Parts: sequence; C-alpha cells; structure tokens
Amino acid sequence: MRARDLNKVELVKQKAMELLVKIGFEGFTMNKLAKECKISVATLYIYYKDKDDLILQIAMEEAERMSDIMLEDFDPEVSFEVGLRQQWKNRAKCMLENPITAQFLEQLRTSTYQEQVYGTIVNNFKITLGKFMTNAINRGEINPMQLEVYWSVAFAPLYNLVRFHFDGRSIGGKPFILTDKALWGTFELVLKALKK
Amino acid sequence: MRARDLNKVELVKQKAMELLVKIGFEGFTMNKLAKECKISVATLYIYYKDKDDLILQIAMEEAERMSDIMLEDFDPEVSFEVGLRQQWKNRAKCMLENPITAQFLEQLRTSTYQEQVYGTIVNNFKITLGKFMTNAINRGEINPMQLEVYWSVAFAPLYNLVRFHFDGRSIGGKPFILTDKALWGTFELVLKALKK
DNA sequence: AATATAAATGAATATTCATTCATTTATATT
DNA sequence: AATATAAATGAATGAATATTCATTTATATT
Repeated sequence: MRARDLNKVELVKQKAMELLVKIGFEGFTMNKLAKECKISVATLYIYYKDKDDLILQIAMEEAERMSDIMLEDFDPEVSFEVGLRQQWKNRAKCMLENPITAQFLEQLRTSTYQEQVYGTIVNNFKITLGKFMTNAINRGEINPMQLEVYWSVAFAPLYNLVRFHFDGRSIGGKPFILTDKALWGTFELVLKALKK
Repeated sequence: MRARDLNKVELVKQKAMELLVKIGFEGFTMNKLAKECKISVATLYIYYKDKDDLILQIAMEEAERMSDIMLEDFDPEVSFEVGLRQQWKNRAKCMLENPITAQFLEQLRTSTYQEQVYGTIVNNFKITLGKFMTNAINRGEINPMQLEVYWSVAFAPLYNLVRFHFDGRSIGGKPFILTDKALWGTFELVLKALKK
C-alpha cells in the first residue's frame, strides 16, 4: 500500500488558498491549482470529490483551526476588559500570523460557501463569546445591548485595521502597516466606547 | 436608426448585481445573466465588450453613484460630531435603500476588480473625508491618530451592522434587523470612543 | 524479494462558457 | 411610406474547464 503524501495534501491546501486570494473566485480553476502545485489535476480528485468539495473542506478545516486559536487562553468568566484585551490579542495574532487563511476566509464571506462554513464550525466560538458578553452585562461592566451592536463596536474596528494592513493600499497614499501602537491605541478607543 | 432600449440596459445592470450577490463570482456566467433578463446573450455583447467590461463598468457606475449619495449635504467644515452624524445618516440610508448595490460593491472588495474600482472612483470621496478628519484634529475635537485608525473606529461598526442586517443570520438565532435604535445607539458609542 | 494496494499521473473526454455571426426587427430620419 | 441604421436575436463556434480513465509508480505488508 502506498501512503498518501501528506506534504502534498498540505501543499494543495496552501496553494488553493493562495490562488483564491490572488485571483479571486472568478479566476480560480482546478487546472491552475494543479499547475501551481506542480502535480496532476487528477491528484486533486483523489483528495477531493470535486471543486466545491475542495473549497468547502479546506474552508471548514481552516475555519475550525482559526477559531481554536482565537479561543486559546480565553476564559469567558474573566472581567470584560481583560477578556476583550485577550480577544484582541488572539485575533490580531491569529490573522497576522495566518494572512492567507485570514484573507481566504474573508473572501468566503461573500460567496455561496459562506453558509455551510459559518453555520457549522463557528458555533462553539459564538457560544463562548456570547457567554462572555452576557457575563459582562450581568456584572454591570457594560450597558445592555444587542449582541450585534456589541460585536460591531468591539471587533469590527480590529478586523478593519487588519484589512487595511493586508490591502497595503490605505486611505492616504502610503501603505498602512498595523503596528502594536496602532492596534492597542485603537483598542483603548473601543474600550472607552463600551465601558460604562 | 433603432434606439437602444434603456430599460433593458438598466435591467441588465440590476440583474447582473442581483445574480452576483445571489450566486457569487464562482457561479456567475453571461448565459445565466441573459436568461435572468430574458434576453439574448448576444445583446449583452452589444452593451459591453466582454464579461470583465460588464462587471467593471457596472461597478464603476454604481460606486460613483453611491459615493455621490454618501456626500450629499455633507460639509467637511462642520463640527466633528455633526459631520460624523451626517455621515452615518447618509451611509446607512444609502446602503439600506440600495441593498443589492451595497452587497455587490462589498463583494467586489475581495475580487480582482477591486483595484480598478476603488482606485479611481472613490478618490474624491476619500479627499473630502480626509479633509473633514484633518479639520477635526486641527480644531482639537479629536485626538490625532492615523486616518486608518479613525476610519476603523468611526465607520467599521456601521458597515458591520449593515452586514448583519443583510445577512439576516446573526450571532444569536433570530435574524437581526437594523433598527434606528440600534443604529443611533451604536453611533453614540462610537462618538464616545472618538471624542476627547 | 514478491505482492498487493492505493497514490499519482498524462492524456483524454465531456461539459460549460464566453464570444461571434448571419438574420431579423424596430425606429428615427427622409 | 420608404430607407437606413443600429438593436436585438437564436443558433453556432471555439476555447476553457471540470472531471475521468487507463497506466505507471511507490510503499507497506507478507
């Protein structure tokens, strides 16, 4: 029995995400992916049933991996400020250390694959974060508000900074680099918005 | 001379955006678009040079139209709070009244078309907003910070709420509707974050 | 070392898709 | 009303693209 080459499987996954981020869904094909990996297209069909399956499986695995990283060292029982700071730390680290995956998952959000990925995997993630927020409200650390409002104020600025960082191109002319100073400066603003 | 049917041209534009939002770049084809419009594919090639041209032209027109709406009644010389409030009003109205266009333009952001659209059209928009922010800093209404930080805190929460609204699916189980209460409640939080 | 088994492949195949073409149709101008 | 002109069309055409297949290759097990 010949064993499947796990390095090759991993290569396919990496190159698939890279290619999708680089040329978008509108340009992505199985043949291009095979060429990029320097393997036969047929091999892709040993690993995956078809193109949809390839994209979906990779998306699921990566979404799960990323949400695990984002929950590392996170305890929904800690104080609001400590917990939120930990979340910013985890999420920034996670996205900056996994730029391709982060951009790939971002891209999925406006595709037909979104539903299946976000519907299943990200649930545990949502539950933990929901508990954290409910705690903060019950303890009177923040004012009661809808989860969506909270989420939008607490995290959207972070995701947006990361996007600026990846895009390179920014509002002014010069490329934007997300420094620790900018990241934690923004965090303080967000904290000010949410704390009573 | 037979005149071009302008209703048909408009129909093509609408259906193109609808279809792209519905089935993503990965599923969008010229034949599907023609069928959706109940016209011949060949007609599409009278209006547009090719598929890329179709997507790009529609994107450019809509991006310009939307950014005009967002600058209506906006004066970069007014106070920070008044100006920011006006921006939230304009942008929320614009996106909620043009849901398809808003989602279509959002989708472009992670495609290869992004660069051309955002590079050219949105410039005037950026200049006006840049001036507004510089004014606010010079007057001492907000602390000096990078444009990207400012933008991320000032607007990312709004865009995120709108996205929740469009997605229907939210963090909890029940669909999220962006009410005036949620919108302006969030605005107050953002204001608190940015004001000295 | 021989065997069996699945991996991996290069070259098809079949399908989908973008684009074109030969005609027909509508209408503005005369 | 006749003419000219571009719009609009249905049916191709050819190029991409997804997927399969007949072989070959590597390796775990015997």
